[in-house]
Amino acid sequence: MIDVTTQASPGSESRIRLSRERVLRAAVAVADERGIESLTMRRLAEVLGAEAMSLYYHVSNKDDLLDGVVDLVGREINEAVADPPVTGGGWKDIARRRILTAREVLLRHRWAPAVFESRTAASPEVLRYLDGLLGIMRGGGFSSDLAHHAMHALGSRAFGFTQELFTPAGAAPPSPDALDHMAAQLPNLVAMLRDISHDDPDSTLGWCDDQAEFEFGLDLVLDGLDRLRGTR
Amino acid sequence: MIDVTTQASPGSESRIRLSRERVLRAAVAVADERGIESLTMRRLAEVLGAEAMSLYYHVSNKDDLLDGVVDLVGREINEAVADPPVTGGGWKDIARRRILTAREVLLRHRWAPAVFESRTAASPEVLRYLDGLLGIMRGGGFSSDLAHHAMHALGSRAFGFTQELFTPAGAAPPSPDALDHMAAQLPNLVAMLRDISHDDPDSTLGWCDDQAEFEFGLDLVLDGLDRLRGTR
DNA sequence: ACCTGAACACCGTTCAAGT
DNA sequence: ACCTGAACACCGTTCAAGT
Repeated sequence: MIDVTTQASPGSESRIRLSRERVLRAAVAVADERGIESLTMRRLAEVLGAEAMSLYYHVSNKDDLLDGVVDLVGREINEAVADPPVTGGGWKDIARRRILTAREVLLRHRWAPAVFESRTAASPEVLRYLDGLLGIMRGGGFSSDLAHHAMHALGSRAFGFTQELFTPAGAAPPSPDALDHMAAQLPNLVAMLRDISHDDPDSTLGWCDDQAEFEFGLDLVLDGLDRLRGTR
Repeated sequence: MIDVTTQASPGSESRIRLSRERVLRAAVAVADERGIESLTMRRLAEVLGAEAMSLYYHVSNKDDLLDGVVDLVGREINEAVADPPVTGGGWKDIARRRILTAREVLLRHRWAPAVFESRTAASPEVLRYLDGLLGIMRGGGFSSDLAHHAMHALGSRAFGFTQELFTPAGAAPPSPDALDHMAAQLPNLVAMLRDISHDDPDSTLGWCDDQAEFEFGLDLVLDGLDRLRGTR
């Protein structure tokens, strides 16, 4: 299952040496396969064929482990973004493609956005990614001031994710019966859902297309920034 | 300290009865005063002058507790938003003021955004808030389709918060010396910071104004939506 | 230099028992 | 109906000790 699991068989003499890199890679693998809540020092050690206490020789504590994990994912983003070097198009197209590439990486690590947000220390790889984005804006003629605002306005969207707040991913919309029941307290929400299912009957299964919604919001912000670019 | 702490003095006979409402209010108070990481079942019980196990009669588990806490904060937002009823101005002004009011509430509960994001169940109060926002858009002539996209595009910004990603709140910018050191790896970031501190020397202490940046991003999105309103 | 065992101070939660 | 004590299966982390 986990390729990092290469642990010593019960009776074997030597096991692979630990290292910070190996610990961090195993942590990503554990989070990918069993979810972030399964990423405990004890389980991580188990996967590595070691004792929990051994990890503390390579990371100073769990916070440091998570900092390292974020940096590793940041590196993966930077590699993906550098792979086929982005060329052609204006700043907006370049930024757009870069952000959607970052998104692809984060979709492979669905737990990562929450961990990104929990960190307070700045990951060098993440800074490198943001520096690149800033370079794209500078190339597009942004002033430092506007570029600064732009980074804040993008927020986590710069990495390809936003917090979905009222739609458990892939949820089915309420049934007509349920809608009738909700109509009194949530008239506008119900009216909207009715309209949408009327216009597009197919939407009855998982009516929110996360990718499309992400791109809609991203374009809204990028277009807005592009317009301001001329004026400040 | 905590007004909900009204616990029985050591030898007293009767203590105030617990209730779901009282448990939830105490949970908010604990999170406000000691941080969300201090909100454990055991400590919450202590603050209420009860045993941890007693809480389970009023909430089914910690997840349910947090769901309740989100709903309580949602109620506080709805009350703040309803207080001086919003009148006058176009949909954009009304939505803007409402969102900034929600933001004020969340600034009183700095731990709340993270808890909001961790929840998967839909809080009735949160849904009520979103329904209101939807009503404002409908009043502004939004189609159901555009209103749907708009809610996704706003995301957590609808509640008055966004994830800050590269600025630990209130952090001082790097010193000129530190900038020199970073320049090789992060040229664009360093150039931007130098420009900003040159234009505005005062910015040397905490150069990111969270409120201003929030409003910048909010206006960018609201303006973009307003423009689309005419066309779809 | 690298890894470990035993131990500590915490968690959330169950279950049977008290009033 | 409401609350509790003892107990279980976990956490992250320390410290002194092994190789």
